[in-house]
Amino acid sequence: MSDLRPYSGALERLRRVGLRPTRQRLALARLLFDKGHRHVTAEQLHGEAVAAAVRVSLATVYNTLHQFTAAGLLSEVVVEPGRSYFDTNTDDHHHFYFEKTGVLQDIPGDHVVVKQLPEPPPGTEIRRVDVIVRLGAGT
Amino acid sequence: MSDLRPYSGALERLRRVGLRPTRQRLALARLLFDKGHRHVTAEQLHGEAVAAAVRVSLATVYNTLHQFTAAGLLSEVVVEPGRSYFDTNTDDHHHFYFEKTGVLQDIPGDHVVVKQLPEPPPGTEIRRVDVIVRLGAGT
DNA sequence: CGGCAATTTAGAATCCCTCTAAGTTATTGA
DNA sequence: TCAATAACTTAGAGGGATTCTAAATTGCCG
Ligand SMILES: [Mn+2]
Ligand SMILES: [Mn+2]
Ligand SMILES: [Zn+2]
Ligand SMILES: [Zn+2]
Repeated sequence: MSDLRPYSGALERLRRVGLRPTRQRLALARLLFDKGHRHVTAEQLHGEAVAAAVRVSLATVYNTLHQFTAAGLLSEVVVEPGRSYFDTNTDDHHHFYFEKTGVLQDIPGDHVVVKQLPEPPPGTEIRRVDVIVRLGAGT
Repeated sequence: MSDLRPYSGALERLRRVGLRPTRQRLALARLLFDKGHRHVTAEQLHGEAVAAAVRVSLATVYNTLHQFTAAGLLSEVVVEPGRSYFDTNTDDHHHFYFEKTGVLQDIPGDHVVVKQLPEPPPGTEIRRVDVIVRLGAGT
């Protein structure tokens, strides 16, 4: 019964990052965070909201995903041109990408070691290192 | 005078991969391959062609880039949603990405070591491993 | 409660990119 | 050399994802 996860609810999550807990953001936060780590596109999430009878526009889904990302609640993963995935796992980690199905799967950060990386050019600093392992049909 | 680079010209390059050496493809091949490794978008390359007074449509630039990629003369790099880069370096290598300017810079393949990669799921095989080091303004 | 900034939204707009269908061109072999 | 033919090019329409705009709504604070 001890509460080791101090901010588990959608409402607390929003409060913590300074976003007003509106009906739309609460519903989207629940869809995103209430059942384990996920990788979703804006269209997918909007579809889930509609299916759950949550009235929210696609524009708001895009706005919310970007606000959550800016607030550190999500990270954005780019694996193919013309489609962004939003990832509820904000830990340092990498991805398998199934080219055939478009599915992303986490690879825990400590299962990939990137070594011998050159120094970043002067005046710049590393924001993030993305490793994408592209998978195809096997033998 | 010994010819150690048997296929240096645009014409030979096209013949080798079985693409007809048309005026448009020859011009684009020269723009792409005649001055070291490059990372270009379709729009950029089309702009260069127009600037060089080469009459070619944007559709043909897209077609050509994809044909060159399918033929192994180029590789496609995805670093941001909605825009593809085509890379004249087809060796195994990785990239610095300057988020501010949209510039890509090669990191030689032997300067990055990816270790402890988990087995790919059964029935799949690794097609490619992309490492993208995203850079921002530094301290 | 007001007042007001933050938020939402429909619809238009934009950006990349692909498709279509009609004209053009490179190749080939008689 | 010269059709015949397949490959290629292209303008413009079409499409998908995303962003923008401007007006309506809503949460928050005093
Ligand atoms: Mn985005
Ligand atoms: Mn492509
Ligand atoms: Zn992930
Ligand atoms: Zn490169």
